[in-house]
Amino acid sequence: MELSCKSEYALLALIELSLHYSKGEPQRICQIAAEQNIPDRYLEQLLATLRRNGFVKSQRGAKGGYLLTREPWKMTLLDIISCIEGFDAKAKEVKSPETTEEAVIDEAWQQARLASERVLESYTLQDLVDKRNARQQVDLMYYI
Amino acid sequence: MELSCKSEYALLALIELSLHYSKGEPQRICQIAAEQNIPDRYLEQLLATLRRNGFVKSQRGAKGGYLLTREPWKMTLLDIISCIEGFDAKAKEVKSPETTEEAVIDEAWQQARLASERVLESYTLQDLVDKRNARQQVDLMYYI
DNA sequence: GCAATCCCCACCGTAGAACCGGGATATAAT
DNA sequence: ATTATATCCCGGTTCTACGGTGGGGATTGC
Repeated sequence: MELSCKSEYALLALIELSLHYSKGEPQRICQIAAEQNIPDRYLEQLLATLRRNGFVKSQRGAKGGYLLTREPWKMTLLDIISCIEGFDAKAKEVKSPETTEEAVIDEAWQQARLASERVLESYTLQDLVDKRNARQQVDLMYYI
Repeated sequence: MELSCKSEYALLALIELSLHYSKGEPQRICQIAAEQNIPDRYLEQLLATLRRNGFVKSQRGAKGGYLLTREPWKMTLLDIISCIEGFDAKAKEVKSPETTEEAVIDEAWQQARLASERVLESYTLQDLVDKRNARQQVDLMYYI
């Protein structure tokens, strides 16, 4: 269970947008990509997904870029990862009639999944930004 | 976060072996496969992995088959899934020097992973078998 | 010996991850 | 109006893992 690049890139990009959220100025793809070491053409696709799911909005043309659609403390990691990993569309139309054994396994698995989702739900983008700032402060102190 | 076929097949096979554990008679691949609706040639590979990791032992030749190496309550779902998914070999030699943002994201992700692992650790094969038996008893009551 | 059974190696098709490229479109500044 | 700057959209590429199949070899019970 490793975090995919997709999700990590998306989170990094959203952290970057959070850092400039108060200013209200859109951030360009290439800015975000350069700042967070993400391949820019790939990031473009991820931002498109985030836009279609209402996490960010874009402004086209010169002086354009991306903005968060709401405050960083109103987005949880679960929201973001589910969006980027495409768990929303998992309506699972193919509800197979399970055997007893399958049902029992599935039940245990769902519990494990719920446990991790509760953790991811407890973190907002703002939490990550705060932790980041705190940690950078510490790094700075050691540097001096 | 869906449970892979691999892991589900492995768990089903181990449940099947657990059901006959007390008898001490080896179960053939094709028996297990037929009983749990698993493609037998694929199951063969999974059992090979489980054998190499010490979950089952095999007896070759006529009247041969597979047996659990220890009691069903001494195997947790985490053990089994980690084995089949290959998380043991994840020594992660490539420890990249993370940025602050990556470190913060990783920390949250590890917490989520740990939460789900604690759940999977709390279930043994025996627990699944007990639940299965209880549920089948209920199904039988409704049938009558 | 022979049938049953596991063992091993190799292969295949598909899907998704992680990218890259080109051109169309919208916008701001001149 | 033109141009430079952006996003938008469609497509292609490479690599890996998953899920599954096939053939032949080794071992064992009868």
